[in-house]
Amino acid sequence: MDPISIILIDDHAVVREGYRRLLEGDSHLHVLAEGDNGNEGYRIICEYQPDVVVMDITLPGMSGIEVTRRVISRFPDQKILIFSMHEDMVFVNRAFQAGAKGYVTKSAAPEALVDAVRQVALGKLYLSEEMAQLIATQTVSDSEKGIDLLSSREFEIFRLLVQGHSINEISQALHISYKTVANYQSTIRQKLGVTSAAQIVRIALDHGIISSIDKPL
Amino acid sequence: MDPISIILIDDHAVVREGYRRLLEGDSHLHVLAEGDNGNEGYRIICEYQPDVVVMDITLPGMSGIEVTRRVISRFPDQKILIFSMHEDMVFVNRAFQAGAKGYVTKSAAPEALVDAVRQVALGKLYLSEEMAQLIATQTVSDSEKGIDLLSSREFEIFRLLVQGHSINEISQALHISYKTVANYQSTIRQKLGVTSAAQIVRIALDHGIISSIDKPL
DNA sequence: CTGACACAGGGAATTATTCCTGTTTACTGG
DNA sequence: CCAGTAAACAGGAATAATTCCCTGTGTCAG
Repeated sequence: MDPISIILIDDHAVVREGYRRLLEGDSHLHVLAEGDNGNEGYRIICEYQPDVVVMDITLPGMSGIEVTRRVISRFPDQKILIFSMHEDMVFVNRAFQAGAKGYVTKSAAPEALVDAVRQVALGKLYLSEEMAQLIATQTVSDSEKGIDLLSSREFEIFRLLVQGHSINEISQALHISYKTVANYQSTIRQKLGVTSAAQIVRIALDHGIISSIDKPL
Repeated sequence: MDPISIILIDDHAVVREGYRRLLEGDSHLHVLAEGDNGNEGYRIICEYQPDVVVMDITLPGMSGIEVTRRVISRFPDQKILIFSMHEDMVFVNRAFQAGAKGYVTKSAAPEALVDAVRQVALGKLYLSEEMAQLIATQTVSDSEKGIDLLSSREFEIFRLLVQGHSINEISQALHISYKTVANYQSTIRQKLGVTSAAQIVRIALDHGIISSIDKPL
């Protein structure tokens, strides 16, 4: 049996190295290449077209979900496994909508990642245990209005905004006009029904889109 | 030479497994035990008293910094290496204040972690390259002491702002002119050294000024 | 008494945001 | 196949927000 070829996309080199070792502990899995940002990720995925892509969501430049969307539109059969720390339904939904074939959280058991890669390589869908349970309990997503109204591009810009990035930074990172980002911000605010920037951040917080971290003062 | 004993504390099992493999690629390093939350971490550190602890900041329960503080107060010589994704001076400062002996970001080169563990085991301090550069450029200040610069009136308005109130609402609530509030906002941003409204909220979060309505997990 | 500083706000220049318009591309139902 | 719809992108113009600079007031320490 041929080994399964894999590309790893994660912005943290140490983490990537860890995954590589974990995955290559299984001799059927072989990591072809790695990328540390969205744009490079897109490039190398198209270049290598591996059996499976293992990709984080939070990346410099394009988000993992955006990369997924673009790759799938070019290579609909490319298997992409999203491997994220976000245990929020919003992200799971977006990942699958973008065309991902699997979603594993970083808090899953180590074997789950290996297992997920194999399942996905076989053409199956994979959803980690925790996420499957979430779906069962959350049902029709408690997020109701707001966030679900955002298109994927709007959501991506939303995330960058609440992380504290300026419109200029975002326009440069995404290679689009300042005006476009400004207009997106405008419609995002409308869709979320907020007036101030602070309120947007609150919404992001409530959905775990930004980490509130610890605050021992 | 005896191997260096290590305890790993990180809430993501897969990530932990990756680190373990990465560290144990060096035969002098041996991972004694792992923990996935602050309280358990504290317990096993006290129980094993390893040569080095490698710990994330973001943990369920006690934060890695809080664990560090407690462990150091009981075992002042315990070597703790903070391994975080946060490239923010605030966290570096807090880590060292709590008694950590090293700080490595997850975006550092994989070898840096191994190197850091060795350095720390030898009783040295370790600060990753990126963080050292940050110190050189942005010094300490920033949000840490930024809030102390605010006068009491400024702080009051700051709180209302980060709670999502508009300038108009605030001016009405405080019976002062819109212009005055706008001017206050301006000086607050200057004193905190931020450009976007979202960044102000982050600072408020870091200081526990607003609570992040615990995200469901 | 005087300098320092928190507090309050006006005016003008500058930016940001909104609303509107338009192009392009991609997908959908008849 | 083709109209209809939706998303991404971006420019212009009007409007709102923000900044910078300045003028006061009151208070308190030296």
